[in-house]
Amino acid sequence: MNKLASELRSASIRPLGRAFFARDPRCVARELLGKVLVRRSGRKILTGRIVEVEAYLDEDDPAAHSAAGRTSRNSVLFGPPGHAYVYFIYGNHYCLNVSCEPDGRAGGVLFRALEPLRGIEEMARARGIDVSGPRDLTKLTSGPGRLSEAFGVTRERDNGCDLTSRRSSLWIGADGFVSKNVVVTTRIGITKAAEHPLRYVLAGNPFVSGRKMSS
DNA sequence: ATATCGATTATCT
DNA sequence: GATAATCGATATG
Repeated sequence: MNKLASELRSASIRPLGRAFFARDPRCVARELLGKVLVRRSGRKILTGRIVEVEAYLDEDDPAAHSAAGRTSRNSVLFGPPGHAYVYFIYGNHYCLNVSCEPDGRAGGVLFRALEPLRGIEEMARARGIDVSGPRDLTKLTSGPGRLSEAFGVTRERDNGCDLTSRRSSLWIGADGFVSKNVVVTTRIGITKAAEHPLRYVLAGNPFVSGRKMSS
């Protein structure tokens, strides 16, 4: 795999438009599977295929950060679609979401796992993982905190970033990959409204986190 | 293989 | 003062 091939492949990733995100987060979540998250900082480019996401709804979803109304933390969710909502959790981890639905509605999608595509050495460095020996890449980007660390996502750097623009340091695109085997399960790690089927995964993909089937 | 637990802090009650 | 959309380490079957 030479450098030119990588350059050409990244050039063929097309950003998703604003309209893609201006919809019900359940539709956005399902269709985000198979798309590509791109981090560009200077000449370095990281990419990963989205293999696991969760939808958080504007209404009737006590698990959503927007459930109690707009605050300074969650205000991006209430703004225009296609922007990064990044929050800090458990004193340790950042989690990346994209705002959905038109301005004023607070649906969102949480990125839970990626399949690393390009920039694996850089991701491993960011994660503090040795990837020189026998390669187990599953700990690189399988989990919301892990993928954020691998891509250098922080609230300070990325909250509010426009994910629909190729000029952004962080954006989402399509490369022609067609996802198969989409499975819906209950969401992970929440205590409220835990029974709703709002987690979307590419079944069988080794980079999906946690358990893989609905109960 | 699953279970439990500590880390560490922004945010909200 | 309690909790949290998590992770990694350690303990136990």
